[in-house]
Amino acid sequence: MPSEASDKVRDEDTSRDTTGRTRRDRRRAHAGGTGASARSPFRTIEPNRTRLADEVYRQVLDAVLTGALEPGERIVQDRLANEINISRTPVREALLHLEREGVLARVGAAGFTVREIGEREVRDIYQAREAIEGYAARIVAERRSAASLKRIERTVEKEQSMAVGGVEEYFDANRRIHRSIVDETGNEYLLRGFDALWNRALSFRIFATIQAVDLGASLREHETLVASMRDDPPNEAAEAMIAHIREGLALQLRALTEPSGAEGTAHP
Amino acid sequence: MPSEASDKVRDEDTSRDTTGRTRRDRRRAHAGGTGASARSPFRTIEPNRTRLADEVYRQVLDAVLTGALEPGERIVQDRLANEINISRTPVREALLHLEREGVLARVGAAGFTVREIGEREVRDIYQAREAIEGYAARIVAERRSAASLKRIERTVEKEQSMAVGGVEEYFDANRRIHRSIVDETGNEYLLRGFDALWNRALSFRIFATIQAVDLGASLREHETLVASMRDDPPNEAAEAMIAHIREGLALQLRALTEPSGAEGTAHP
DNA sequence: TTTTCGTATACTGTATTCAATACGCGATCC
DNA sequence: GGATCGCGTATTGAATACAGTATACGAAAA
Repeated sequence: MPSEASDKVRDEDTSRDTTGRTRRDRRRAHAGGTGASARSPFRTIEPNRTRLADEVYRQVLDAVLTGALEPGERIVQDRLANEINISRTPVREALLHLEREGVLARVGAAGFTVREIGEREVRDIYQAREAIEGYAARIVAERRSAASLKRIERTVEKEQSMAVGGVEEYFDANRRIHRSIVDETGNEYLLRGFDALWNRALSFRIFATIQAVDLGASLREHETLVASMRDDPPNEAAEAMIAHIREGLALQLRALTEPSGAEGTAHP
Repeated sequence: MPSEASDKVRDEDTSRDTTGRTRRDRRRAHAGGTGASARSPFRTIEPNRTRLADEVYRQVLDAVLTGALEPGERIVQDRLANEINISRTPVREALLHLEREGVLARVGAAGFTVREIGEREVRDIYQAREAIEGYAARIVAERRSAASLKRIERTVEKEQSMAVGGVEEYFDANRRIHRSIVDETGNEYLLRGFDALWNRALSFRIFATIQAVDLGASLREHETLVASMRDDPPNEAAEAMIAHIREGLALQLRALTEPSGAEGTAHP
């Protein structure tokens, strides 16, 4: 049951709001052909109810996450509206949402900018992750549902094998793995908290400077994590998760302080 | 150290959430006259940067939290706009916002409604609270900062003495106490998660049916909580917080299932 | 050369208008 | 009498128009 939600990760957060599920469910019913629609030879037509604002939201968030929009960069409603050939209204709505979620910041009369992120903030984000994901691990360990663990295991396997590409691939894989664990709690609010942190904290941008070598090792650790949830007492599973996240933070901070790669982190 | 950060956070929060202290705070700063303005005989003029949309947001959220707007009740943009004599644009912005935060739900072409909340959701909310507030307690206990503990203690004292009124007073007091603990972590993201749960989950509405007698006892437990953070190992402090929240949940569920008071919970 | 003043401009916030769509309700047909 | 169809209406989404404000830039004065 929870596995359904974890199916599409990135899509999920665009549709994370309550109504979004409607759209996705419709689409899935469309594709999957549930029992209800099997009766009729006609497909339920998708109402193309894509609100423009949602589309803009997704595009801008993607741009920020992939780094196409760098921190500090200015975003002007009018200009953006012209670029994608729509009016300012939906653009404005999307930008305001992103601002409220902490991705963008309003800077006086000069429009919006991509919010910068410093070491302090990175630490805070990771700490918040410890709270949510640590507790999620504990819950899963408490339940000890074979089905849950199996699903998580499968996700780990799949993502590990797929994440052979660059940093972005690793990030997505890592995210999906962690998300699947929170997802298995079946708690929508925990999941929202998770998404809030991973989306709105410009997570990918943080990862940008980490070397791929370390990432592989980090990815492999997830097996240990799952084992802990299956075999250890719940508290230990939580601690294992927390320790895992702390290692990620260390990796992150190292990359942040010593700009080893060609890409410098500092820029005016 | 956390005080400085938490100051800003607190302001930020009040500007966004239920109490609507924004205007009053501004007025107070205005009247108080900070040190910076001591040089000049002129007061820094308040930029009156109050966006209409924010005002609407606050009003609607307040209405939901106090129960003036009941779950299931319809909210129509145009009507609301006329009622407060502004255009639909800021109203729309506010409502969309509340929808994204889970307070309202869009119901097709019939406008918005206040989202219903069932037992399942209550459980999830409390569980999420366990994650965030439990970890916050752990962090505070780990730091063992005398100043932090003192501040929390003072909050507990003050709120306990003030919360002699009805359910609403209790709710605010309880919220402020718990918030002060999360606040002392100095972690903005944890605090946001906290606010998200307490605001957007229609928390007050949940409390509505609990008897005041139980509340007093629950309120007094906070002293134990603080003591645990000061004296016990961090893990135990976390567990104490979790246990405390679980008791709250039990209280809640009892009130939810047996509509003891005159006000029934069930309504079509 | 530096500082101050004024104006033009580049934004956002709000209002208003236009378009599309889902829903209800009444009329009509079996 | 009940079901079905068509239309009016209510309501949102998007576009455009308007207003105000802060910023930047240049000109004038010291």
